[in-house]
Amino acid sequence: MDEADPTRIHRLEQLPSWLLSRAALRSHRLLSEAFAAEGVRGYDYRVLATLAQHGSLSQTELGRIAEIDRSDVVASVDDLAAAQLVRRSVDARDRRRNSISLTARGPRVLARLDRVVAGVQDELLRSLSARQRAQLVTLLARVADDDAAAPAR
Amino acid sequence: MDEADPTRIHRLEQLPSWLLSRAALRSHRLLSEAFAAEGVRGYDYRVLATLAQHGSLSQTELGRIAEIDRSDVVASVDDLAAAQLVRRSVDARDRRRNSISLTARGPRVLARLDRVVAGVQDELLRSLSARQRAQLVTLLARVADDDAAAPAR
DNA sequence: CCTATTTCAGTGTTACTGAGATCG
DNA sequence: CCGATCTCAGTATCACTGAAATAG
Repeated sequence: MDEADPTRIHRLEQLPSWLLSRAALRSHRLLSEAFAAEGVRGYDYRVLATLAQHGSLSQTELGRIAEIDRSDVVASVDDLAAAQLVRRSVDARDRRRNSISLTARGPRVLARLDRVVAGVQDELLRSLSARQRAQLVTLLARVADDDAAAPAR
Repeated sequence: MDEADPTRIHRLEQLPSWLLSRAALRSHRLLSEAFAAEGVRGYDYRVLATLAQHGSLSQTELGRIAEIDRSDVVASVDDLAAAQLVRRSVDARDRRRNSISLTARGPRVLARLDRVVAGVQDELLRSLSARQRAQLVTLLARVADDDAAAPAR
């Protein structure tokens, strides 16, 4: 199979970091196309999901929980506020802070995006069985969370 | 575990596309730090590996095989030529084309980068057993290659 | 005075697009 | 004149940095 396919780079073919990057690229493409069709971007979904789970948050809290940089939170909240999916108001108890909360439209759009996201997972993993999908999730979670878990030797 | 950790976003926690993106981000960080210490970037390794396997190539062929955009091939070959790892010469049989080939230093640096890359894989997958690593590679290859394989239904 | 929060401007990487120049 | 190749300039996303402005 190696000799038969000169378009494969042998050194990369089975390299975990390479496969991870290509799989993530495909995932990112599917997801951002699907999000673009709904008029949102990746950060926006994460912000809406975080607010749905936690209620009103300051932008700093939003960034910490959703793992989005403070600068990118500003831009996403700008977009979502312009689309009237979130509200940005000054926190009365600490006027340095903005209090970000969902509007009535927020949860409705989030529910629609949840379905879009679920559809992308199906497309992404269509060649894997349910058992394989579960396996992949378990293994990826270990790899992704290793940062936080053990700080190396 | 869900209620105990309010920093997790329930909607994303087990989402394959999310785990994929976080695992790939960690992988990318480890790899580009290691490459930076060697004075190269991700594209450079792919270009060197492709030339080592295929011998002299035009930039168009290089881009097709290494899955790098024509524009980014230009920049990478610029860098590698400046570092004297590759040679860029006009193809005598078709003077529209550049013929890119490894210099004597090329393979030596590539061998060093191979060891760097192997070290990154170990660090990336350190919490997985050999069997789990093999499983992950198999599953990721299916997901990554699904594009090329079947063009959807 | 110092710190926290938000905001703005900008960097660097990856992936990509459009257009021009050269050559066949 | 068309098409292939290479090059340049620029766009977009994501992740991130530094610094200013405001508030406690």
